[in-house]
Amino acid sequence: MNKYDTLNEKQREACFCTEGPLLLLAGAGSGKTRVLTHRIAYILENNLAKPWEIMAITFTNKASKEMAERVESLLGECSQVFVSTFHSACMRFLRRDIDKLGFSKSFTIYDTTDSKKVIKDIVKNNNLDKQAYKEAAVLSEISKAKNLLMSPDDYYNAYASEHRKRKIAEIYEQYQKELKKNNALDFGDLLYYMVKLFESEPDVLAHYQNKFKYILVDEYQDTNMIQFKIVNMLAKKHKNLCVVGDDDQSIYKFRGADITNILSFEKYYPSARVIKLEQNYRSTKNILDAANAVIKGNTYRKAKRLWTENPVGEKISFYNLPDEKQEARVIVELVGANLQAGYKYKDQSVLYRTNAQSRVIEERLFNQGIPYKILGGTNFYQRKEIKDFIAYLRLINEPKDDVAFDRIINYPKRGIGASTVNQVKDYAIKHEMSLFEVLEMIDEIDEFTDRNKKKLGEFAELIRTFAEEAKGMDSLEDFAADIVDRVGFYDELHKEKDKAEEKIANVRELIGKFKEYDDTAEEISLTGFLEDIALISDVDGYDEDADYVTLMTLHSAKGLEFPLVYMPGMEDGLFPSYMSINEGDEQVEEERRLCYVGITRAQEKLVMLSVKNRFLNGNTSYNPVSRFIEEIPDELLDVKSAKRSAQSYSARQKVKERKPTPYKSYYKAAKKDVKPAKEIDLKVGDFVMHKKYEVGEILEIRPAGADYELSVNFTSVGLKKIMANLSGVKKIDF
DNA sequence: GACATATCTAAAGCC
DNA sequence: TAGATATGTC
Repeated sequence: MNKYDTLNEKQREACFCTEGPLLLLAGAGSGKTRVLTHRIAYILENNLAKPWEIMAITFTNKASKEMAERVESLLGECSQVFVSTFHSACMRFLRRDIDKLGFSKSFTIYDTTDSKKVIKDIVKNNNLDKQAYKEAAVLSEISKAKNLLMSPDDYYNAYASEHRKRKIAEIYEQYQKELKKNNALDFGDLLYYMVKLFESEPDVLAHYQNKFKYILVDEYQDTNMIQFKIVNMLAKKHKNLCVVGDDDQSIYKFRGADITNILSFEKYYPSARVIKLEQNYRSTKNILDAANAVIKGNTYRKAKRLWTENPVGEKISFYNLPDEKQEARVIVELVGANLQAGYKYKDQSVLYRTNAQSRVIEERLFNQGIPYKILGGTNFYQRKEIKDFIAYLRLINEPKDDVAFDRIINYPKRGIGASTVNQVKDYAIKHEMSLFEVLEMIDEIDEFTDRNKKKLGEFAELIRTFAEEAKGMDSLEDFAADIVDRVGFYDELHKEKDKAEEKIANVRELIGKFKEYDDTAEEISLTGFLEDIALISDVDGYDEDADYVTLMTLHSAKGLEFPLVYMPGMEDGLFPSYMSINEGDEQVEEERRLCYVGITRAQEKLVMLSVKNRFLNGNTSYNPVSRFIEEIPDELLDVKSAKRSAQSYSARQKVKERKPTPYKSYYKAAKKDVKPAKEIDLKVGDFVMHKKYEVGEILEIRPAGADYELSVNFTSVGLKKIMANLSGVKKIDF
């Protein structure tokens, strides 16, 4: 028996069909990763290609790593297959040849925050209305354009009749100029310039075309036009292109994913073979039936029906609860119950539509002392203190990086205020220089006061010294620790009242990552490290061995599986979201696919929850149960009543049951209607809530000048006075 | 002009 | 809730 005997017939067919274009339609849980890895092994074992002549594109770095490992374990040896994401592959190719496009090879990669900053400055400098040209919206237009391979000119011409789009085209143009000046690329540029480079340098393209004899693309349903183009360019010579995907799992339209890439693969490659993998090995029958029932609601899809030989399993539990706190409570109770039943924490995962939903659940898990990990949200590398520190490394690595410069020129505070910085910026714009270049010659510029010259000169000197040291560096950890010391990073964080300890701990953790890098990297370089972290995705932080409950968005969960899945927030308006409902059927279909992805993550048990009143993002919404729940046949659902689950109340929770009015609502209500405070429904005897845990009873309300003074007896801290007026709560003495 | 504090505003999904 | 902006103080 050889390794291929463990595959089913269809899987084997896909595995051995190595020559020519192949479309592999692989339903959820149908073992496509197994097929891909076996296919690579087969190609290698039969000497059809050398390892480095195979390119496999995955969706996340984590998936790349896994695939490489699995190929290695199949072959029992270290292989050098080129497994990478689109973005990392392009980054690596561009590192080699980007000088041909006028960038230098030490280019920086800007993340969304950096990009927004650049756009914001452009909008400001052009005296445009910042409300009409919000950074996020403009950036999304720009990246859409890039994903369609449209230059600023193309974009301008395509939308010449629309005023707003003409303006955006202008911003786009300046944005590209600014990035080039900073020697920086954003995420979209990695792909965009890749195509540009291939187009303008046929030799470079030919090199890769010759090199990669076999190309595999995973999660093909989520590729966009430009990625399709890159794949086509690379596969043009050998045409051994195998794409794997499931149109029902296409969930990234918002970032340009083009579902037609998969739906019309056969049109582009008329000779393409199509193989469908429809047997699911992951989920129980009930779970799969529910998934099939939901996805049936979509019209634009390839006909297929997943089936399984797995047991029927339990019905899908559905809870409709009063509010998000109850929802969190039920989830956490079930986590505990399932732990008793023999499941581990790591077998259980909470998947939600929006990151904001994680907070309540996190609080509850935290309260109950259950180990958990939240993926995404504020990514570790997005935290302010981390970004600030990384900005030092970025500026040291590439002094032209104006965004990094701007972050740290006065952080930690060194007496260089906003107006001085603006002066530097004005000078830089006038003379077309980078900010750091201005500093390099600050002594010769008369406009600056002696004091500022000194301060700015000192900063420039500091960065120069570090850059000098970076050259001969053999430990990034030591280097970073040195920067922290000399810059006084911890001292600065100590001064910040809010979560100073946590921030310092984060920076220490970062230093720990430098150590890790020192230990694992083949060659230690600043560029190398910055490269590694620039393209990290949320799921890259997921560790399936560690025993904790995992919380993440449905988007992040793609490609993962868990014995137990909880899906909170099954409400129309949240999932599917208002936006998608307003935008029409096509958007709702995308949400439906997202729901399908969620359901099919579950192997054994699936719990779905919705609530009647949800307090989210500062206001309460009353949403009906999600249409996706309605689409699941009754016989598959086990509708649980809220009361039954609410057995184990502690005394403290009973207090909470009396529905304390959050201050926030009070504030809102008072402000919206501008009613006299008396008419606001806060009265003596009501319970109010402060922040997360403090619940208290109002003992007295009395006028105090224009304001009101409330005496509140808090359960934990006792009697406190709270000042309130028409515009809300003024002061809380804790 | 730098820094501290008060006030306002807006909120999806991701490499 | 946080981040940006407006206002106040030295």
